[in-house]
Amino acid sequence: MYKLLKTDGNAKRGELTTVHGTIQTPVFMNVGTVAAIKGAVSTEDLVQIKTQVQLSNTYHLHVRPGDHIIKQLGGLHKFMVWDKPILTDSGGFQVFSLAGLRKIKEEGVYFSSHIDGRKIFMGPEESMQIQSNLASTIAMAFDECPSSKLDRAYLQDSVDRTTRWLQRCKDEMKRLNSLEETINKKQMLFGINQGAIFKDIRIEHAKKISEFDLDGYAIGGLAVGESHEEMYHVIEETVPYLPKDKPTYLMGVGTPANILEAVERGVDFFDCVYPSRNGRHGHLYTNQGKINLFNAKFELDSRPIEEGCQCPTCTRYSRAYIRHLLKAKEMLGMRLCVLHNLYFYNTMMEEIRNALDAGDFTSYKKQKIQGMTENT
RNA sequence: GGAUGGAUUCCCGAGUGGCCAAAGGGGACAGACUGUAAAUCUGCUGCAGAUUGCUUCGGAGGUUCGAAUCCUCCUCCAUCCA
Repeated sequence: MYKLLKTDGNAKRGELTTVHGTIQTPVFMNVGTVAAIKGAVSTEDLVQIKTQVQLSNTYHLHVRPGDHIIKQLGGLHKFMVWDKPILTDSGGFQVFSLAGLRKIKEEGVYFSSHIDGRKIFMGPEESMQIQSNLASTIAMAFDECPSSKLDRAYLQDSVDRTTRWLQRCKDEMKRLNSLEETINKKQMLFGINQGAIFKDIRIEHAKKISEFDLDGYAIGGLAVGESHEEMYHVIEETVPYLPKDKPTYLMGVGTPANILEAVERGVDFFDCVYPSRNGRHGHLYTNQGKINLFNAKFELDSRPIEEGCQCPTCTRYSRAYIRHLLKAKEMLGMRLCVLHNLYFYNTMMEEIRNALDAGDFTSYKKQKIQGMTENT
């Protein structure tokens, strides 16, 4: 159940109540694709760094350890010891990222496993069954995330197919949620808008999926090669055609600035691998921009990553020490960096919510973006 | 004291007359990454007034049109014999 608490222009401040608790939005979902946030981050850590929702992946957990195993162990929440909301992505992004290892048909997608090459078929029904076995809080509809380089004709076909798949997802989820053996009978379903940067395809698709009466609506297929301006434009054009009384989720995005721009345009859910992956690679987010701790200039820097930051990393460790850990390839280095970056993102979302509550989002956004671009 | 094998660019290490500023690896330095095939990948690593010039392969001489590569002596290292 989504409740719109306040608006500021197009920006929305809301909350989504689920069987696993209430999510305050706008929110950033911390990405743990294989039921783990890479970089040795525990669920206890996640609580400490203000994580509200975790994201896991249908395709990856189906391949390993197998959704039936997770179901037998009581579902994803019990498996990974996390009682707050979990959103599972449907496998649709793997249609994009594993482009060399799959074939798309009307019935679904044939993958060659990236682990051992075995054939895997995933259609809308399979994706829903897997997500039901995982018993996530929110399931994503199975879509095709198309490359931004594809032509209009292909995009139209692809989007039409994604709409047909959405109907099948909805029907299958309804069936699964009514089964006695289903762990989470109140699993939510979010649909996904596609259309690359073709405005009319996006809008037509947004209108169509809005008729499905889903729990939320995502904008997918962005940040896959198009410019920031094109992305912001698509969001601006599409959001007005999605239900205002439902949460809007911009999939896979993005940089802190991307998020601020998208919140302003009415988005309330985000996820991105940036804070975790960049953390592992030594790129740290600060209010003065991004720094690369591998750089020699931090060799003797005894300051924390960010002065005043209350994260578990900055309250103890210096840039010089973390740089040493990273260069020595010690796991602790990556862990400390990922913790800081996720804390930075989660804290920024908290600030965004506070600013929306206080009615001064516009000035908050302006000052935040300005600070981050000053030194870079 | 004798015998043999070695000494190569920051490190390890290939190269035994020209295609060698010198393979490959490591390290160093820098960059990329947006619903995670990512603890990954890419670039760069003698100097400069930089599509050319200069200096480099333990040291000093020599042979040759041309030497990291061949010869002589020297220094140091390793192993073995006294």
